[in-house]
Amino acid sequence: MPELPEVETVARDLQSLVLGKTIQDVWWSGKKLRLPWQKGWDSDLRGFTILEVKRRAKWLVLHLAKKKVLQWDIQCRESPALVAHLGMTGQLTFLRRGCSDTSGGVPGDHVHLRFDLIPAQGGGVKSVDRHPGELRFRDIRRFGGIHLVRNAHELEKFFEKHRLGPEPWDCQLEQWRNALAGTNRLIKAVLLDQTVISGVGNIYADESLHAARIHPCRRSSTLTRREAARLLEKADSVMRQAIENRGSTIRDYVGGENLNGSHQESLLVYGREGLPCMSCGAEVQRWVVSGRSSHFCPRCQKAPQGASKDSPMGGQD
DNA sequence: ATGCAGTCCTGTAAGC
DNA sequence: TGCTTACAGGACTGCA
Repeated sequence: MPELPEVETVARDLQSLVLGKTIQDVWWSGKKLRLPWQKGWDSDLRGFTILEVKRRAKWLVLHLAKKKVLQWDIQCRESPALVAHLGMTGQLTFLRRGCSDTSGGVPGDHVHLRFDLIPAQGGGVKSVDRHPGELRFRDIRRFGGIHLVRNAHELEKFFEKHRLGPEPWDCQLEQWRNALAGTNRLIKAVLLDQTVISGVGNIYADESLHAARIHPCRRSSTLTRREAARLLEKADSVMRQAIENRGSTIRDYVGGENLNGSHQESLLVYGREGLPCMSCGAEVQRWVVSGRSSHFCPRCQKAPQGASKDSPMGGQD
């Protein structure tokens, strides 16, 4: 499931693969996506060049521009952008023309968008890879999608609507502590709340809590100042490590080069129910907390009073 | 304010 | 072997 480290890997891969390439044609499967593609966008995009690939939380942003007489209008606030979310099974990859489909299963299965790309003619835009090919969006469960924004203003509005909180490394400690102190929600729910801290999904929430030795069922407001600081610090380091390992491939995730990540081999609790904790050897448990499966070590992460597998909330405090 | 169930979606695995 | 069912969960909606 693509979380921040996976999306960052895709962004970095695409940065070297599609930068400076021009959209020659767009194909859409016609299937409904969570983030709906609209008829007409296909033709609108022809002739635009990809100038930059960025990431914000779990979102990818491809900045586009057209060549003007003398210069690229990258500074122009009228430049459009493609905003992509990978949902749970989304893949955004570049496939060189003539190379075979390695996405598995039936070739081209679950592909919803294809952008035919050709290297830019002449200079003006840095370009690393000179091969023509296609940027392809594949999504088995269709929880993701790609959206077109017409200009910088629309892009700002798009993200304002989602009210994304800071990423772990941009999160100010005092702001984080205040956010936790000000709510009685379960800490697991707060970690998954993209408006409080962005980029964390189920896998890295569990890993961060384990690293910080905090039980997912703890009430946010009961965390000590030291625990709150430790959790933020661990969320930061867990995510950085995952980025170094190009993300976790549990099932469907691949980077922009269509390669698997390797961080799944470094996970300490996620997906390890019944196996020994890598830190202390106690058996890793799995409870459903805030509607999400949550893995933790019962010895390293002490459960709050009254919390149990059948009643994670622990009744009233 | 908060939890929670339901919604979308399909491949996989377990159970019968 | 073939069927049904549960499950995975990011983001969102509606309801209690």
